[in-house]
Amino acid sequence: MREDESNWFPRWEEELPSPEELMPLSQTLITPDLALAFDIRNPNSSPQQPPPPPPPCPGGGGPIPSPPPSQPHSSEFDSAELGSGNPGDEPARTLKRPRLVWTPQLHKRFVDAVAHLGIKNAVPKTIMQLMSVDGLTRENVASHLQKYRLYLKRMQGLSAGGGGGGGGALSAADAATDHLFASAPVPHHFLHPGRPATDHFLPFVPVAAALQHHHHQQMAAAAVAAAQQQQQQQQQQQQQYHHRQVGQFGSPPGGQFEHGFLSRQLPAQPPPQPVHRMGGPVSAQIPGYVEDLESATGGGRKVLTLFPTGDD
DNA sequence: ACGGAAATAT
DNA sequence: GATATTTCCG
Repeated sequence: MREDESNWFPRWEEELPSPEELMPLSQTLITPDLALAFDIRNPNSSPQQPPPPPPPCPGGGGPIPSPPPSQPHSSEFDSAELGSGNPGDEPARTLKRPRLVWTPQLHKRFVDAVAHLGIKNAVPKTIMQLMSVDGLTRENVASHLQKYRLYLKRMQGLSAGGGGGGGGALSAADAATDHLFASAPVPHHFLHPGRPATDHFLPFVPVAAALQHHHHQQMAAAAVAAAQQQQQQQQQQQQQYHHRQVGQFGSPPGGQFEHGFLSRQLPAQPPPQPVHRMGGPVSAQIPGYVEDLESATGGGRKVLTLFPTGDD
């Protein structure tokens, strides 16, 4: 009963994507431009704000982020502005997409996806589809996957070649070396090859996502998740990076916005979400309500020592 | 066209 | 220097 790999596949759909479990999983990393281009905004907000005048350029020096590789638009040449005077809101192909910030939660999702897919099926495309993260591209996943693999390999060599130790040599090493990867619990089966570990799939732990924000005019990263049952927080310790974040809802509805962080998804009534390009089997994108907890780390920001991994 | 690894850019 | 993006090769 260990080599029944062909058994899990037909059933994987039944096991994993529980509508309820998947719900909290939906992440929305829509780029502001994309959302703007599609004229979609926060469904959560009441429709009291019609299409607001798109703000020109934020502070001269703010490279507008980016459009997805898809360009369903019509004209490539944009010589004329839009009605309300929009200098460059039309996503040109020359725009590069901002750096994607892999927040611990996002990475967690990545790891979960990989864990569920299995190492052998953990390919960028599949992972990307399973993650169902808007704005995430195959390139992003591929790149991250590459790093992730190296991380796993590194650990493997460490625990195996380490020799003497025999257990307990990876907690310290990983945490000190790879910050982000350490945040997400690495499935054990990942470390040992030859073990499909088809057994129980870890239920996507709905950990509320947190937002990182800089104290400057940067963009806010979006990470949303809902905590339905119990959330085990064991990875929040370092969430303050000094990097640029990907834009999220940069455009305030009408000009009224709080700080620049967070996002709220619609709790019910999934209106339009046409922002999709591929129809995967796992494309069950159900928007879940969000819980914006910005400083989840707040509590005891310092979670030294290791946490009992007896969760799964 | 997809996947992986290296190189490059920020 | 680290991390993510981009490019090249299989």
